[in-house]
Formats: sequence, structure tokens, C-alpha cells
Amino acid sequence: MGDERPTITTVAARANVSRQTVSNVLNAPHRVQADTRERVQAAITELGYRPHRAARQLRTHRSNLIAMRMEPFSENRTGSILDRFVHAVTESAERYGFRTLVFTATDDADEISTYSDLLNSYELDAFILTGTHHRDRRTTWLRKQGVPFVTFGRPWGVRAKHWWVDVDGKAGTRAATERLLDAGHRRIGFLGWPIGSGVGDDRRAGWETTLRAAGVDPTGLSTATENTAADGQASAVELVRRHAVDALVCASDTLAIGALGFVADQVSRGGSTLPVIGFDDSPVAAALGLTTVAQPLREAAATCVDLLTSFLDRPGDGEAQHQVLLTPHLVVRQSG
Amino acid sequence: MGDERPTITTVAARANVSRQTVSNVLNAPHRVQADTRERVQAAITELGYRPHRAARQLRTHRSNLIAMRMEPFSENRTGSILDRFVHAVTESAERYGFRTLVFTATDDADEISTYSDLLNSYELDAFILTGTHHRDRRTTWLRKQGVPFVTFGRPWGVRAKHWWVDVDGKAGTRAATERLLDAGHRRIGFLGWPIGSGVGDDRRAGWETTLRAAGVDPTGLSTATENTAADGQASAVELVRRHAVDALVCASDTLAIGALGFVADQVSRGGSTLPVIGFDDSPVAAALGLTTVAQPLREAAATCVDLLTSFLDRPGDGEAQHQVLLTPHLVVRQSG
DNA sequence: AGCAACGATTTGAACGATCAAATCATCGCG
DNA sequence: CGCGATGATTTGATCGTTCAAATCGTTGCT
Repeated sequence: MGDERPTITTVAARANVSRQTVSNVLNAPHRVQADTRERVQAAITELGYRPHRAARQLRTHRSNLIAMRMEPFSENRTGSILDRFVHAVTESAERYGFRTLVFTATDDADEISTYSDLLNSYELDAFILTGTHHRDRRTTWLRKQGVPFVTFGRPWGVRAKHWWVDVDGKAGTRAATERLLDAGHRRIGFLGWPIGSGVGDDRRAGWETTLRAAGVDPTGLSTATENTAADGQASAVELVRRHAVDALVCASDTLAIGALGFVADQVSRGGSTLPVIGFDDSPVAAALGLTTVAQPLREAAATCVDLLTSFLDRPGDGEAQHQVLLTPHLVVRQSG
Repeated sequence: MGDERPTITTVAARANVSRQTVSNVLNAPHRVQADTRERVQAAITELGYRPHRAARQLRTHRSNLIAMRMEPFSENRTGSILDRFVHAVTESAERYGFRTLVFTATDDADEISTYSDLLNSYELDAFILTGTHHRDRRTTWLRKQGVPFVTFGRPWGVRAKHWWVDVDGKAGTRAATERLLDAGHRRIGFLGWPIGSGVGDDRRAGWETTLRAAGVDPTGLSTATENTAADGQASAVELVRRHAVDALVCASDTLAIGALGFVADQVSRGGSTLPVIGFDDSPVAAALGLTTVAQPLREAAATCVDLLTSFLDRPGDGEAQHQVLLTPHLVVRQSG
């Protein structure tokens, strides 16, 4: 009984105007007279009309869809950072009338082939990439195709000039290190990852330069391991026992958890405690009372979406540079 | 230079057949002769043709899109379970040619209004719901609209007959409790949530019935608190000090972490250790060496997608019952 | 009065696919 | 040899929207 989905024609009939006028009310309101506009608006709400995106897309070649890869769950990722980022992007995108499509991929090549598929089949408007790294082929591919995209993470290594948003890891570890210096510590150690990863090197640099600036020689005060709690614990043992380190800054919460394990162990043997600061403010950090560096993820996500939508609205300034570096902040808890 | 996106007509011209034949090769291969089929296939791959989903959708009213809500990040959620579930759903859906759309919502009412929008604008094929609870209005709404959906989580309370997939929490805590019984413990405590949440009551029941079956009276051996590490620690203190509990089963890893904190503290004071078993196998559990009950998330996701696609392929058996209860397994680590 | 100019609105065509019906070709059989 | 049946393929119409061009109605100016 008339329960059909209303189309633009239904609305037009109801408001006694033509299809195109309804379309104009929606897409170019200034073209239609005030009273007609109101009449159409009324008809739209009465009927509960919603434009059919597929039909619109067929004509305009715009899907109002952005896509993001979901990182697979990996053992050494205490994080959930990227999941929080995806959530934040989705939320921001919705404010601009965009929806978010997620997909999975096993590696960069796979991800690129998915891009291709999504572009051909769904005409995605834009992509948001995460986990940028040295010699990232994804960005060069997208650039060649002329697809709008923003990366969450700097283009490490190459001087690639695309749009990106990132968090200043160096500033994060600097803040952590300064806090420990202020508390009177000098031999501040760093638990980091192997040299070569952009993010890891950046975080290490923040600790190193701050320490040097304070007149402390960082040599021998840091480690470079995989991102596991076990490695964190072993590193802490090594630095404290062998190098008399009296405080620790870590490249991740996962490493910091390991260090905390060592501290608890040492305390239980009657030893002294030792401040530890992590990185990422993962849920674990809150649970364990770990002081940590928190990334402004919501802001990062909002900025990514802002950049994309501003570009999609006026594709003129494709040559303009848009790079945003956000500053993380310290979340102080019991551990340091 | 001919760099236009190929359409079905382009392919048809290349293979010297009509549009419809190409369409048939794609959607009903049996209708077209073997040699023509091959010729068309060749043209498709040569041109790199991909059907335009929007155009197809306009005609068929099927989008090949399923939608899921992304839960907001909350403090007392050590989990990332749902994020892993979303990832697994996406992966499974891709195998069937479906893509996953994610969205955010603040509460059930908001979620329902998003459903409505997605159905009208995007013609979503199906939904996967998470976080089912008592008096869930979302399922009744979807049912009334006749939209295909599956819930990850049982319809608690109401005898609503929709399709669902869930993990047997009771079996999980039973396994945990039995393991502790086998190790010789009798006064096994339970750290749980307030009575009234379906999931929480289910997990509690597994512990309680197992204990009774072993001839132990569970009275006084359990707590009911919010899902935070602090509450977990306080509860552990209470149960051990006041009720001489000698092992702990927990409704979540978050609570278990708190309990572990208490154990470490007690050990450091020269007290005895105490086995603790968590629930969910969150990344923290791995990092802290927490024995925990792991949900088969990939399997759950795959089952949800299977149910949906089988329904979408032949909507006849809408009345058939499809409920799947999966059994979790224990991941044994140092803590218990 | 006549006509240009402009704003508001309508009309026809198109986007790229599938559906339903029509056409063509082949075969079996009386 | 003709005719119905069957299978393979093609043709025309259509999904719901927007674009481009046409039309209608006012107004201003010579």
C-alpha cells in the first residue's frame, strides 16, 4: 500500500515541480526560489525521501565513500591504535556525508590491487593510508593514478610530496625524557626498535637529543629489539644491571609492559623501583597505571578527513602542500 | 589516449557480442556457449574490465555491501575483541565479493536511524550487529523492516528468533574452573560483573555450576564490579584476604589484570602466588603471560558471513532457524 | 511596442548495468 | 519439407539521478 521507496519523481509530483527542481534544492539551493524551495523541502520530509546514492554516483562519478585498510591483528601490537584511528576517521567522515569502507590486505602489493578494484568497481573518492614506511609503493601508485589520498604517517625516507598527517614522535619522547630529567634522573635508558623504521628512529631521536642537550652521553643506554613484552623485560634487565640506568623511556607500551614486569620483579626482591614511560596510551597502559605518551588520534583523523574533503570540494590546489604534524601529550600515571 | 574506463559495451565490441552476452558471462555463465564465453573472458581480462557496482546496483537493488557499527573506544575495554571481529568479518566478506561499510553510533536509537539512512541511500544488503543485550530494540526494528541481519551475540532475555552466532561463555569459564580444580584448588573465586548483563551472567554460571558439581559451595567466593583493573584488584584483595580464595577465574582480562597486580604485590611481600585465568585473550594477556579463554573470533565472523550470504542467495528459508554457538578454548600461559 | 537579458523552471539525454521479451539458429521428427 | 521446440544471442526498456540545453516569464531599455 504505497510503501514504495520515494524517488525524486515522487517528491517532484508531491511538490508540483519537476525532477530537476528537486535536484536543485538538494545540490544547488541558490538556483531555486525561496517559496518553491520550502515547498520541496516539505515534500521531502513528508515522504522521508533520501537520494539514491548509486543513481547519483552513476551520473556524477562520486561515491562519497572513502576507504581504509584494517591492519591484521598481530601479536606484538598491544596497540589498538589503528582501530581507534579507524573509528575516529569514520566519525569525522560522517560529518561530511562520507561513509567509510574497510578492507583487508596482506601486503602492499595486495593493498594496491585492492585500490584498483575499489576504484574501478566502487569509484571510491579517496583513500586514507596508515603504516607508511620506507620505499612505500602505495603512495607512488596512487599518485600516478591521480587518486586523492592522505597518509597517517610521514613519507619516511623519500622526499615524496603528498598530503599527510602525523604525530611528532620525537616531541613525545622528548617530553617523556624531560619529565624524567626534571625528576632528577640522569641515566635515562631507551627501549627501542631496530634502526631503520621511520617511526622507531623518530622516537629514539627525541630521547637521544634531549639527553645530549642535558649533557648526558646516551651511548650504551638504549636497546633495539622486536616489539614484544619479553624483549622489553630482557632489555630492562640488561640496561639496569649492566649500565646502571635509573629510568626508562620506551618506544611502545608493549616494551614498557615488559620493563614494568622487571621493575615489579626487582621490587619484590627488595630492590628499588624505577620510573617507566611508554608510548601510545593503549588500554593496557591505563590498566597498569603506566605513564605514557598519547597520540591525538581523533584530531589526526579529523585532520585527514578535513584535508580530503577540502580537496574533493575544489580539486584545484592539487599542487598545494598540506602536511600536518601534531604534538602528542604525556598521560601521567603511577609508573613515572 | 583511450585511457577511458572500459564499460560492458567496450567489452562487447571487443568480443563481437552484445552487452547482454557479456552480462551473462558474468552473472549466468551457463547460458552462454563455451567458445563465446572464452572469447568474452579474454576481452574482459585484456581490457581490465570491472563491472560498475553503482550501475549494477541501480538495476538489481543489491549493493554487495554489509554494514557494521564500530564500537567507540571506552576506558574499561581492554579488549579490541570487536576490532578483531570487524577485521575478520571484512576478510570473510571479501571472499564472497562483499565489502564492509563501518559506521559509528552513540546508542541504539542512533544506530537504528543510521540503519534507516544506509538502507535508503546505499541499499545495504545486510547488517551484522554486535553487543546484543536485554530488550534490544535494534533487532526488532530490523526484523520489522525485513532486513537480513545476523547478530554476534545471543538475543538475551527475549525469545527473539533471529539468526545469531555466539561464543559459549559458560563453557569457557567451565574449562577455566576445571583446569584449576584439576590442579588441586578448591576455593576458586570468580571476579565478575553485576548481575543482569547476558554475557556476564553466562560466564558466571559456567564457574558456579562447575564449582557446585565438584562439591564446592560458591557462596561468598565471587564479586560483581565494573570492568576495570582497579576493581579487579580490589576484588582479589577482598576474596583472598576475607574468604581464603586460592585461585581466580575472571569475567574479563581487564579484571584479571587487576588480580595479577594483587598477586604480584602479595608475592613481593613474601606471600604465596595464586593462579589467575582471564577471558578474551586480549593483547595484554599475551604480554603479561595471562592464561585466558580465547574466543574463536575468526570462526564467529566467518559463520556470520556464511549465514548472511546463504540467506541472500536464496531468501526462501527466512523462517528457518540458524543459531550457532561456538566453543572457546583455553590459552595456557604462566598465570594459571 | 519590441526585443534583449536574465532568472526560474522544465525537458530530453545520459550514466552503466540488468531484466524481459524478441530474434536467430539449430535440431528432431512426422 | 515444414514446423515446433529448444538453446544462444540480441534488442529495447528501465533503474534514479544529474547534466546540458530548451523553454517560460519578467523586467528594463530604446
